[in-house]
Amino acid sequence: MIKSNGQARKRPAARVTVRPGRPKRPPAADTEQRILEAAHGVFMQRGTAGARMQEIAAAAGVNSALLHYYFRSKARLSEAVFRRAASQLLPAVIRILASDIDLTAKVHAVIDLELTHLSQAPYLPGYLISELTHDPDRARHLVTELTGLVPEEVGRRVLGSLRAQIDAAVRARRMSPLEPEQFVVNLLSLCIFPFAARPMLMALLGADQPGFERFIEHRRADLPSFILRAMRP
Amino acid sequence: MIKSNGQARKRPAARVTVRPGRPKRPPAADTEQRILEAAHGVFMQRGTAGARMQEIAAAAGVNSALLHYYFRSKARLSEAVFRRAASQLLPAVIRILASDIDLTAKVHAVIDLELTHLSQAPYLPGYLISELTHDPDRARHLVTELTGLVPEEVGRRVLGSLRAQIDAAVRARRMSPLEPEQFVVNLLSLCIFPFAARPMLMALLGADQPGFERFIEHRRADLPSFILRAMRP
DNA sequence: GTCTATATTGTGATAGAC
DNA sequence: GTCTATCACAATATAGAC
Repeated sequence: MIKSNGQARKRPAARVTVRPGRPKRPPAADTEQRILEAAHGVFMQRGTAGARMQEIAAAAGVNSALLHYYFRSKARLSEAVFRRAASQLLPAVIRILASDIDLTAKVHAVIDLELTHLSQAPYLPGYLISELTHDPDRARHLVTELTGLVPEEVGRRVLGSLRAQIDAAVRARRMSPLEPEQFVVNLLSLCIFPFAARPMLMALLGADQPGFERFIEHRRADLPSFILRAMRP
Repeated sequence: MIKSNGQARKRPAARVTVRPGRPKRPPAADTEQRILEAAHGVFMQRGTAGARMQEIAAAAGVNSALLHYYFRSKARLSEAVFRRAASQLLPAVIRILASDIDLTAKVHAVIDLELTHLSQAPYLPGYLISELTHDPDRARHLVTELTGLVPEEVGRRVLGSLRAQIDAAVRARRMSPLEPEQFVVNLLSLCIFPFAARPMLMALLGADQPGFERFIEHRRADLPSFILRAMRP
């Protein structure tokens, strides 16, 4: 059986032809963007496998044929959404961790960035974890794309920078020994997990939506001192 | 349009008729169990929406019609798998947290239980987070079923017990103040997140499968003292 | 660029023989 | 209980008019 898949029509190049003689419906120069945003919402909630092109089209206010016109297939559309979503936070966090500000400042900066951003996009962690759980190989490609480095290299740089800081602090007796891998994972766990497990936590703690938001604000205040205490000698 | 859905044939009652006169293929008295285990594996990796009945049937070594014979529909099968998966850890953790052993012992017990169990079932957190993200309402029902209590009540009991212990420790100047909600979430975050985000972490840290396992064993040693330091005054 | 059909699978579910 | 068809429909994808 032939898989009709010669690299066919690619994403249209010039769609800036405005020529003011057609008063049908403003040809919506931003259609692609609208579709992408609608797709973002739907994929985020339902996951790639659970999402329906029809629902995305409806959310974008267009016909589902247009989705294929712009993105060729569901797989490509979901890929576009996934990259956009993944690039929202990861690069910024890596940049902080690899920078040369001091350890305490890194802790504060990461907590602040994560909690602020995730409060506005609470579905993000659940979506990313879901996608990566069901297709783990994507992770390597992803890290490579976002940083322009192979994963091993990313790890070495970030962890190397942190190890130097930790070792110095330990020698100065300002900190107890801790592998940089464990430090990073502790920090990310404490920031991200509450959002990833939000539905479960809300049920477990008996919280509603505003209750959860209060919980996060409380967390923003508590987390830095919690982590810094844990790092003391 | 009529939805042909009168509560039809329910799960067969007596399938213990062994009568030794049929040497075809041992009538496999455990077929239902085999199906459930195959389904567990497939749902775990692909998620409910991404799983295919055909793949489950193949994994169980039977025809896909048998899946419907035993479980009636994909929805029911996935529900059975979901409950089984969810009941693996949550009740035991709640029991520890609500028990009357002292706080330090609770920290040790939860860490040990989680890391030991999740090392054997590393997909579990990703699966549960994925399912609950895509269908958040399930969470409330789930907590109710597992504990026999409404969520609000569960929260009150567990958190009440913890708050008393924390308050006592704070008054004795053996601990810094901390809301019981934050305590529980910190504990669970540090244990569960590494497994939930495993693909991403492996890429980020440049680790392979055995590398990840070593990382977790290292964590088992480090986590208790990390958390206990964070709790000190 | 955008729409209305329509083609083409994929996939859950049922009927009925053994 | 288990299998071999087969149904019915949902969902992606394409053709072609405007």
